Amino acid sequence: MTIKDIARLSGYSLGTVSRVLNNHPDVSEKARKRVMAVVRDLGFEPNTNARHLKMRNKTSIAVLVKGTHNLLFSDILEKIQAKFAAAGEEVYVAYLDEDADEVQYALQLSRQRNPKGFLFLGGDMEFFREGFEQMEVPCVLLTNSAEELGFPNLSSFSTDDAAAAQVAVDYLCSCGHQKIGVLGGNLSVDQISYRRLRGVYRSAKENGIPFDTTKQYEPCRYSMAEGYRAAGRLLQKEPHLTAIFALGDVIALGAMRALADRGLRIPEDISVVGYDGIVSSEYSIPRLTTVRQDTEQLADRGVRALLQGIHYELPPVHEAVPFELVRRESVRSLQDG
Amino acid sequence: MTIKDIARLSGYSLGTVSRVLNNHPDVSEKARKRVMAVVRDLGFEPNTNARHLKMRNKTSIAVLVKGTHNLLFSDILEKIQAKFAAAGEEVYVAYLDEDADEVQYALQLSRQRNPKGFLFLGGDMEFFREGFEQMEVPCVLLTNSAEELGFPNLSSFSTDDAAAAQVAVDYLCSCGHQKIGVLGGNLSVDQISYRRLRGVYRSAKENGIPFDTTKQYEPCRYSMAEGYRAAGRLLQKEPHLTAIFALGDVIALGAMRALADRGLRIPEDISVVGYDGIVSSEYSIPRLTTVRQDTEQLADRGVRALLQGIHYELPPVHEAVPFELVRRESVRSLQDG
DNA sequence: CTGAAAGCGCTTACAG
DNA sequence: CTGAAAGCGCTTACAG
Repeated sequence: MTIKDIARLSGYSLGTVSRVLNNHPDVSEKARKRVMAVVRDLGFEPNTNARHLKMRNKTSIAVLVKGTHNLLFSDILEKIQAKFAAAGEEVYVAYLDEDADEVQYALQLSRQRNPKGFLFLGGDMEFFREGFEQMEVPCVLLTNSAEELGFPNLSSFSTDDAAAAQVAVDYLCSCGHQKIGVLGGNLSVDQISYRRLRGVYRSAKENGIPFDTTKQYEPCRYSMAEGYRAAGRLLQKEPHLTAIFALGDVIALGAMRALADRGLRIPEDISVVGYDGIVSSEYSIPRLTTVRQDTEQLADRGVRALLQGIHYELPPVHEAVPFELVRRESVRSLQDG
Repeated sequence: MTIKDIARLSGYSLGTVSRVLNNHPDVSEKARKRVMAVVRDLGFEPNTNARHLKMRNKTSIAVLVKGTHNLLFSDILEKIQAKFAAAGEEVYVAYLDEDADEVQYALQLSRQRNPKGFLFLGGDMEFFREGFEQMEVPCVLLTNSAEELGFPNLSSFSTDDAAAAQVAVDYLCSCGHQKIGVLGGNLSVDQISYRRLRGVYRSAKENGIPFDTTKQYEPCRYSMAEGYRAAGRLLQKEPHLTAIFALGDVIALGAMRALADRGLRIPEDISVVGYDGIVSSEYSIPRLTTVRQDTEQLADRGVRALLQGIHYELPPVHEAVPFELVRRESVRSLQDG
């Protein structure tokens, strides 16, 4: 069934039917009624392929999620979808591999579906730097700052990673910890782990404790399995740590398991702090002390900025949203030990 | 950039370029080389809209995932995607709300994108019963059995829920537990929880222990938060339980937290068994004893059946894939207590 | 093996 | 306000 059938059945021409379907203003009320009646009767749905082919005009909004298993992102995504739905926007969600080039993917999607805007959930600065220039629609990056890139159509909202990590380590120091190990991702300059580690350095310096990256940092991907293994390696190198700061909650959860397997009690024998504030961190045993990223605000600011960027021509904005240290059970104070 | 540009630049006609792009056999090696060189140089990607519009023939495969936060599904999905990719199939993934009508969604998608097959990750029998009849392409349902529905184009692969639940409770009984509480979902007849509970009944009966649903069953959704609350309610009703069987690992994880908060040690004071075998169950403290659904086989059988259904006309198949009781740390034997 | 041409289902100036 | 017509970018008989 095509628009042609509707035309025939309604007694109007193709053009008029199409105009009704697209809510064009210059259609008589009579035509609109007649056509819609037929459309409803037949349960007609226009063919999106033909539509997109013709209307080189932008339609939906694309959300690109980097990493399928990222619990922080699924939290944010859920909120984003609700917000776009409330704004009556159709959204297309794609999940990419953690290592995939999200910018190339977006570029390709642009050619194919021509979305009117992109929302990136996580991103690799390197890919943005290399390929984003070709991007022509408004975009928003979440959880990473794209400020330094200076693209005119790219806004970003993120947690101040260095500051948040610093607060976490400051807290550990305030509890008397001096030998702190850190578990996190790839340390190349553009990566999130790198920025978080900067905060660790700052805190260590200000609190006058030593921090030797080679010995006290152990890299791993953001998963429980990797956190588990990395914690093992870290402890092998540095058996006398009194605390571990994991740059992601899933890493922390895996690490806690590794500690338990070595007979270490948390927090009695060793303290653990995570990062992100995912739901599971609230239910682990012990409950995980962590730095919570504000997913609600991230989602809210991101969606609003994108919508505005689509409707008006606006300069990009780059904002840090607040974070919060959530003190729970996985840290022990050495002072009152 | 379009196929036209490629034609011009390569010196061949539109038709030949298209044939090269689609790997048609009757193209000279020379033409193929020349065209592909230009395509590569320009980084050309054909427009899918035009493509789909023309080839009224079905293209991608659609995977509909019910529930965004279901960890079991994300496990399966990952495997499914790898398998379809290996088979050179393009897949379109959509995440639906836990309560959404996946069948209506599929019907709509059929009109729009005309996929050549659907793979449902989770599904509500009620929706299938009502609307699936209109579905015309081969479909596969995973984790639920659709056998009783008898649709000619719907296969299904699932764990024998009743048998698996029975094994879990049998195990608890073999450890000497007699007062067992159960936490799970909605008990309406079509639901998965209902089938799992049947296994509980069978086990209770065969092992000669009492089981009073009103007192010993507490319903909740499949999330940690709900598992946490439900465990609280259950314990309030029945404080003397020696074991809890949660019909989902996330429920079990939430329940373990609730028990810990009441000062109950697991498994010393109370044992816990989960269901699903998600990754987190391996890293919890204590590690969760659970019934593992075989995600690898579910994915494998599902993908193969769908591909076969697409390529040949085959009668639907309904299979139970094996499950496995994974004994870990959350259960204590009362015998050697 | 290749080219010229029709047509997929729609939208949108253009003319009236 | 409406219709006739061009055209979006592709694929695929058809003819050679």
